[in-house]
Amino acid sequence: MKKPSIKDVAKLAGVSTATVSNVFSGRKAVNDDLKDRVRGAAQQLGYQANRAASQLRSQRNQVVAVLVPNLTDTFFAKIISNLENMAFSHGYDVIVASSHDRLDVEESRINALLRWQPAGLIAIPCSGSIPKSIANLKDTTPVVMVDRVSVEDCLFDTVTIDNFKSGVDAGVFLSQQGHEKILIAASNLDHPPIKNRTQGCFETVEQLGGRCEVLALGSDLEEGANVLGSWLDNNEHPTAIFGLTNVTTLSVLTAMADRNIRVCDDISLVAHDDYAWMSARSTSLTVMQQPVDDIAKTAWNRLIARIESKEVNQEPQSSVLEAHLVKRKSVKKL
Amino acid sequence: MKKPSIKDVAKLAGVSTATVSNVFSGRKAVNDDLKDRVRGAAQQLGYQANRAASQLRSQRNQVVAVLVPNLTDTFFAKIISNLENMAFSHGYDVIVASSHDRLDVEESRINALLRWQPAGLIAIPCSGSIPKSIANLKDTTPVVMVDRVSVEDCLFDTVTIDNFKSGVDAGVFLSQQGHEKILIAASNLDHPPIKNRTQGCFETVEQLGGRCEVLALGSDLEEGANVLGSWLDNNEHPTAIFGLTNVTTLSVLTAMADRNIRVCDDISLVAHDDYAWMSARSTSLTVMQQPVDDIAKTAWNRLIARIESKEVNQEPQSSVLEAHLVKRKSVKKL
DNA sequence: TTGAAAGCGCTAACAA
DNA sequence: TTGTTAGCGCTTTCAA
Repeated sequence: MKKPSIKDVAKLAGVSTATVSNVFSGRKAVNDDLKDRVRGAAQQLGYQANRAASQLRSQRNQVVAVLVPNLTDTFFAKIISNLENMAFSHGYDVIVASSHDRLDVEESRINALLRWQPAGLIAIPCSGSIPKSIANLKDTTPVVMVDRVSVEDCLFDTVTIDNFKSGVDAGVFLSQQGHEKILIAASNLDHPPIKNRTQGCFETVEQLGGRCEVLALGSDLEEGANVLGSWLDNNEHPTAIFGLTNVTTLSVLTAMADRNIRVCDDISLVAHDDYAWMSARSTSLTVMQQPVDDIAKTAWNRLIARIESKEVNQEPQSSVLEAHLVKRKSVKKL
Repeated sequence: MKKPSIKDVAKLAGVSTATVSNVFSGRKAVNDDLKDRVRGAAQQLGYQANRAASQLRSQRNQVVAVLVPNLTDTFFAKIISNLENMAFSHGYDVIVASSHDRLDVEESRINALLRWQPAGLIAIPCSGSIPKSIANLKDTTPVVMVDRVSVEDCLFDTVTIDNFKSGVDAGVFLSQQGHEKILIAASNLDHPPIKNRTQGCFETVEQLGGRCEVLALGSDLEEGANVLGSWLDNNEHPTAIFGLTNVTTLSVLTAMADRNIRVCDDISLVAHDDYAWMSARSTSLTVMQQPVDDIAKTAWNRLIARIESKEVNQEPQSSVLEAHLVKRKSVKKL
């Protein structure tokens, strides 16, 4: 059964296709009785305007593309969910693609996204650098880069948090609680946010007279748990660990549980980012909480401003938000 | 700067637009040197085929629409992530929409999806019933319904797990471990999977001589924790709780932590679905694990079979998979 | 306020 | 193997 076209509706309603178009787009006034006739005919036929045709003809395309490293990380999922909401309420659709944290996939997924000729692109790249096919978009399509970006050398608008300060805040807090031997459980130091959190914490702790060690656990939970585990088996234990991502924190907890090391009592723990499960524990986790909703909102506002202003040559803007310390029960006062 | 069209590429490469089209679609053979010239020209101009135009002309549409109740639940996110992978490797793009668990949003999001004239739709509805705009698709667009569906009265292909059996298995296991007073922490009994899990567990436990109680905690973590909390404060404690979803399990853990009730030692716990955080605990959770990847794979295979066979009038098929008990440390042998 | 007709960028049928 | 040309369904002039 073929889908009805605008012609079918026009014929049934006894009007021209232009009128049908105007009824649905609202771009030109139409008499009320004609409107009713058109709506009735459309209803009867189950007519839905074909987006491809309308986009092709009007050269307007109410679509925004979103690229994330990964759909299953709740942090990214929340960003997407927020973007989807805002987009929808502005009349835009969202097309999502995930790079699965692989540079080659990223490149091809971006190209697939761009074939939609989206009005704009919001991208969280998997590495700190701008993918080539995004760089090409300069002067063509509005782009907002989020999270895993170095603010300094970015050609596009960026939305990030002050990750260095995040590290500093965690470092200051742990030092104040008397911790002088701290382990930073990082995922991948190539990611700018991770690098900056690490530096912020490291420099702060050393400045305040403590010692800080850094361990890169990668992005696989099991693997990270093993790496940390054998480190714990062969080194004097720190009094506190700073877990820089959801996965590293899970690796830390796994390695600790395997060795019957208790959170807080034996080793204190601060996590970066806040997930529901972190509070639903007898020893709830103290965290550096990112303002996820604000990040998404800021990114959307930047993008829509670019799209609507058409001022393609404005200087790129970088918006920097802040994470906040949420004190719970996983840090012991020494 | 306007995007280059197929004409620009054709002109630069000194060939016809048809040849350019054939180079990229691969639907007709093209000489190697011409191919190279075309590819070079495309590269130089940054050409990307316009989806809207090609879809409009060819009436083929390599897009699959996916509807989920919610993007931030890892269960749904994993399904989407899997679907995206498979779709991409088959040359399809995926457009995703979330109903945010609201029927009105669901209806309007579906309509937005359908305006793309997708080749097929994979939908996890937010209630157990089929949304009207999906029902209309019968005989028009291939549809696969997943998870929150009653298999019996569904007009479309379905992919679900045997949720009744899930409940039975959990009930048998808890009974075998000596538990005779069990609380089922459900989210919303209107959702067919929840209803079936509940029934399976309830009937089993009662049959085996135990007692079973059911509490609906809704889908909000805090609220659920409060409901359960005041129930715990006013009732004799069960020896075990069966948490039917991620969120209810988090509610259970929250309410227990607030009251210093220990998992396993004081009350045993079985969760439905398996999330990374459930293992990364000193008392790791025993769970009924859903075969998420298989669910996604099955749904994709069903859909692609429908799309490619065009046998629109085949009987709807229901694929029923099974959850499996993964024993960890949260259930005490009485 | 309405209709007729052109054309968006692409692909398919046909001709060369 | 390549080119020419018509037309997908819609929106946008322009004329009535």
